[in-house]
Amino acid sequence: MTRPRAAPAGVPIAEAAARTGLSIDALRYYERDGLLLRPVPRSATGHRRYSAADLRWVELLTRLRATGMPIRDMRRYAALVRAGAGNEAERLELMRAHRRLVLDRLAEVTEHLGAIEHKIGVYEDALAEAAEARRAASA
Amino acid sequence: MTRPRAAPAGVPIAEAAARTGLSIDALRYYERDGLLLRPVPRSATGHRRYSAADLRWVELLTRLRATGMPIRDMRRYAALVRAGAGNEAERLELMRAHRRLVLDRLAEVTEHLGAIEHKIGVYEDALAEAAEARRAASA
DNA sequence: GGTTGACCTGGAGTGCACTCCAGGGTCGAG
DNA sequence: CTCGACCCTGGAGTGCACTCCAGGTCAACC
Repeated sequence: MTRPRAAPAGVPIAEAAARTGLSIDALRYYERDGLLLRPVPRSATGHRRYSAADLRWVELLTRLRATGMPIRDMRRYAALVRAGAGNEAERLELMRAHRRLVLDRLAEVTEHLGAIEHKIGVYEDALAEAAEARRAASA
Repeated sequence: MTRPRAAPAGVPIAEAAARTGLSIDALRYYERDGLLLRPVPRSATGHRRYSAADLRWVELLTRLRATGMPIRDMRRYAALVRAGAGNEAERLELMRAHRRLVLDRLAEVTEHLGAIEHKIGVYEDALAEAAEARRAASA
C-alpha cells in the first residue's frame, strides 16, 4: 500500500478557507453553530484537519447561503443529515421549499431589473440628447 | 375648478406603507436617513402627507432594495437626484454598476440553483427506490 | 533559546436594516 | 369629557452573520 508514514489526512483551516471561499472565522463559526456534520477532526496538536467530505459539505453550505438560505435552516438540514437515513422525505421537503423561495426571488429580481434597465435607458437618452444639443449649439 | 375646500394633497403614512409594502417605521427611517428627495410635507397637525411623487420615489427605492442595493448607495443616488440636473452621467454610472451587480448575482444564484435541483433529484430517486423496495417486499 | 507563524479558545464587537418603545399631541365619535 | 385611533419624536433594542481580539499552545527555523 502507498501509506509511507502517518498521512496528514485532511487540510488545515487556512486551506479549507481558501478552497471554500469562507473566512477562517466563518468556518469555526459554522462548526460551533452546528452547521457541520461532525466536529472537524483534529491533528495531534489540536488543529482542525478538513477531510474531502468536510469540504464538500461546506461547499454545499455556501451554495445554500449564496441562494439566501438562513443559517437556521442550514442547521436544521445538517441535523437531518446527521440523524442518518430515514428522514429523506423531510430533507427533500426542505430543499423543495428552498427552491421555491429561490425561484420566487429570481422572478422578483428579474422583474425589478426590468424597471432598472428602463431607468438606465431614460438616462442614456437624456444624455444623448444633451450631447446633441451641445453639438447643435457649437455648430 | 374642482377644488371644493382645501384638498388633503397626499396620503398619510399608514397608506403610504400599505401602498409601498414598507412598514411605517421603515418609511420614517428612510426619511431620517436621507433616502427621500425631500422631507415629506406635513399636514397642519404635523402628520406626514405623501404625494404621488413621493410614493413613486419610494417605490423606486423598494426596487433597488429588493435587488440588493445597500442603503448607503440609495442615499448617494438620492443625493444626486436632489442636486438637480447636471449629474445625469453619474446617476447613470451608479445604475449601470448596480445592474452589473444584479446580473452577476442572478447568474450566480442560477448556477447554485442547478446544484440544488440536482440534490432534489437525488432525494427523489432515493425515495422512489425505497418505495419500490417496500412494494417488492410486500409482494 | 528566541522568534515566527499557524492555529487554538471564549467572548466581545460590528454593520446592516430595520423595529420597538415611552411619552405625548390631535381629532372625531359617543 | 372621555375614549380610541392615528400620528409624532428621540432613542434604545433586535436579528443576522459574521469578524475581531486577547491570551495561549506548539513546531520549526535561525
